[in-house]
Amino acid sequence: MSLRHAMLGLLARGPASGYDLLKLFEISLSNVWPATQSQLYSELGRLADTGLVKVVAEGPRGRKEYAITDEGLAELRHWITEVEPNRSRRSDMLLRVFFLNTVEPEQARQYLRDRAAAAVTQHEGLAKIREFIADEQDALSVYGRIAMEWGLRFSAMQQEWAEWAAEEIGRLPSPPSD
Amino acid sequence: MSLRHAMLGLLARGPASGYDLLKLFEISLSNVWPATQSQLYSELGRLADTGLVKVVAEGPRGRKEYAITDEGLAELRHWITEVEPNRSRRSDMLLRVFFLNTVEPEQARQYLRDRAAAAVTQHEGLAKIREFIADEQDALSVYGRIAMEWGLRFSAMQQEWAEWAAEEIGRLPSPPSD
DNA sequence: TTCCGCATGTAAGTTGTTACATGATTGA
DNA sequence: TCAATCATGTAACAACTTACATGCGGAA
Repeated sequence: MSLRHAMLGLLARGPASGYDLLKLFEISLSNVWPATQSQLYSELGRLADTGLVKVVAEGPRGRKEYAITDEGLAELRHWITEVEPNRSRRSDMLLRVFFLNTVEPEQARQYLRDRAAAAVTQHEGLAKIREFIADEQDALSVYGRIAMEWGLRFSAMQQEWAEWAAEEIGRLPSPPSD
Repeated sequence: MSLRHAMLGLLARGPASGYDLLKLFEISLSNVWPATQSQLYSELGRLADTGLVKVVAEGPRGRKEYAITDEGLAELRHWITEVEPNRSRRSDMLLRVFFLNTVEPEQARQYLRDRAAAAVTQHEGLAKIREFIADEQDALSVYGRIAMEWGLRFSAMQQEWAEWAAEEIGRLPSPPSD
């Protein structure tokens, strides 16, 4: 049910079309809650049916501009403050770790080294975006910066962990067993 | 497609029934890749159809014991070493952060304080499990300990971040605006 | 003998992905 | 005029969730 709230959150900033929302998802929410075009259009229909958003303007090429309603804003606030976030997250990266005993220790180390490298790349990417945005004042709200900080800390943590883990494996070179 | 690999990974340790797998998921994989009973049974059927596992014994109450095949093991190893892990993870916790500007700053701070508290609880839970397991020797493989360490570091990071962020908000008490 | 745990399976519904399909407008 | 972008929608499929349905076997 988070897709609908992501859409309400974007519409809380101002009216937008399905196409606008797609672009907004791509540039600002792609790392947190990716959404496809077909998902957005069908969900927009449902949101309009339940009165959480409504069409406020029609433009060229069949463009329909939607705005959040009072009910929509109330629902968004309810979701933010009263609905407990999901703690469970699936991670196929971590799932592989559980099964590293089925491959050669050297492959296991390589896997972890690759994770460390991926974390570095991710961290660099975020740092670059932050720099870029620092120029334009206020381009990112306080909350945008807080989310960005999460990403930076997460990728730093992952890098350190993966490097530590790769070392850890080297300490007992047993054949793939179990 | 990770569910099938999670199942192959568990079967790589030894034969098991659908029921056994369900228990294994609950106790060891629930935080990394949750699965429901109906998912497991239908996926077992598909795995058997494609020859990645096979029935090796039948027991009381219609029990069917499955074992991984050579093809299954090859597929598992291929997935571990050659398939790039998904970088995108959905986080409704972080999604809410993006929209905290729609609620009162005090509610936003409360949200972040709650995240910090949840992280502490999670960290304590993991630390307890680690202690408990340390008693029984070898109950957790090297790789199990590495995964556990990820959880500990992740929850520690999240706690620190949430506390930092809650402070950050206090520094500019603006009304809820866009 | 009765209850709990073992054990399997199906159905319906939701969410998410990929692909198909179509067409209008605008700027070069 | 022609290509890129704007713009919407549908269909088919895959993954996941929740609920329903049934019945055996073993231990107290």
